Amino acid sequence: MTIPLTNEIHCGECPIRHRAVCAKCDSDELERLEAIKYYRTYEAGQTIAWAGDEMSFLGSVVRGVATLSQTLEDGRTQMLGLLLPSDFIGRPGRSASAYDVTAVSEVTLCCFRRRPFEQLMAVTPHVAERLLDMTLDELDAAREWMLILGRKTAREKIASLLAIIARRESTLTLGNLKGRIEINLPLTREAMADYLGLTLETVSRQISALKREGIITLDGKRKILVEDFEALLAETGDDMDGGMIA
Amino acid sequence: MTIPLTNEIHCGECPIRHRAVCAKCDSDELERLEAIKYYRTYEAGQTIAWAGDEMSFLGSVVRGVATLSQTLEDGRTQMLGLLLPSDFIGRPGRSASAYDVTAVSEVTLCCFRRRPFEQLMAVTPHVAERLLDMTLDELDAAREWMLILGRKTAREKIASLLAIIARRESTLTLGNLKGRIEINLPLTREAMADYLGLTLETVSRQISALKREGIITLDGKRKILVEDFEALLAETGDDMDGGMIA
DNA sequence: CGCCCGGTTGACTATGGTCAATACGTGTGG
DNA sequence: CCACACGTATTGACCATAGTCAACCGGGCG
Repeated sequence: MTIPLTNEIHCGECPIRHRAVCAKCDSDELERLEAIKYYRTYEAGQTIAWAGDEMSFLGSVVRGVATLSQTLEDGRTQMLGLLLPSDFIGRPGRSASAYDVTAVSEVTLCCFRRRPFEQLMAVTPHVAERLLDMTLDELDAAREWMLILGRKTAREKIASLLAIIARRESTLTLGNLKGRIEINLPLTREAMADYLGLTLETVSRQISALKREGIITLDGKRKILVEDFEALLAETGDDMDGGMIA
Repeated sequence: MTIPLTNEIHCGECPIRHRAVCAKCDSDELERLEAIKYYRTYEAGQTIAWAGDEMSFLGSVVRGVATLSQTLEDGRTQMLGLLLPSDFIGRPGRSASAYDVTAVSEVTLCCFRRRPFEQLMAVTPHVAERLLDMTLDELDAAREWMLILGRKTAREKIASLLAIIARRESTLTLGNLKGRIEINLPLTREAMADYLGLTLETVSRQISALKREGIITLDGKRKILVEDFEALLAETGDDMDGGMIA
């Protein structure tokens, strides 16, 4: 199943040091986190937790991509969130996972056992503060998705997804968001469909349509070139200037 | 516009004392909150904040119902949340409202000016802790809505909305959730449609269908009698037993 | 080589949206 | 008191968007 690793990464050199739940920690606090952390790796496709499962740990994604999703009895599934490096998994104070958590690519987590982490949170306000900020960001993101799911057309949904992924990649890589953009999308058509509340056929058709119209170009199946990012944004249905989130 | 009130409510007698952001405060912390709070009342239909507006305050709903919503340029709007008494408005650390906030009924807010509140939060972990819990609950609720918006049929959406409102009413009034239930729904057909990502016509048709099939009965326009709550739940598409949230 | 997985495309269908007419309740003013 | 307007809700006819079902493509791998 999972492949435990030794703690070969020291927090000081951790790639998500400045973005994860530990971002605001001083060296003292970091030491205490370091003492209770351990790493865990999942293969692509592996389930990290099922909805309703007890989860003995909380943690941060260090590397790779995972998804949060929920499935109706008859198999309809809805993705609820993309977990990228630095995103947090689990809810302090609640041991049952509310959702299915699945590794999309190979994923490495920095895990904290629940009890020690909760105790640590109680005495290190910097962790709780950072977690509040991150949770508020996720809430904004979830609400942005509500608008997409409830009110956007298939084409707008696709354009919005691409724009969101591009934006998240650019904050990770510091690329800029004008003109020509390259998007590495780590999702199958089916995963995109589950994100957008569409079928995979509709996703495929809409991507083909954007391609036909010259708004995007495919490079292989999983890399998308956007000729003009502004043109893509114009397809999202969003207010151009005003308050885009996440 | 707004009708400022004197601070006639003392926190000790506040109806939301044990559920709002101040729930975990000890008497010392409560005193400090008391020192910076003021009340504000909005009439039904009045806008509390527009998306993008600077908001000089944060606060709690004390009385009444408000909505969070977002609107695309062409007028399509999506409700993002219902704000009931004890719910929190605004985001610490960000002065611009991300959403439109509208009073549905007459609403009284317990407001805190932004700066003093943020300073207070930095030194009273109980406020931040409670806010984190509330935010995590809202995040779960938002994700439940994502599933409804993305994957449910019109009929399932209506049934889910009724079930959610019934559940929220029952936690406020301690009614029980079996058999015959009475739901006071404070929303117009259009507001329901904006919640569910439907048109008001579809909402009307689905409600008529549920009525025709004897699952619900209307008493006036705004009161719904559910003959058998289990039968309503069977129409939501949800897993019967497992993990319903919110 | 042939299978499997993921993706694309086509033909047809169904669900929900659009537009429009009608109904109903309430408050206003003649 | 009635007439009227208004906002809200219901219903119908028609239509469009996205879903369903199915065929086919292409690359990677046993």
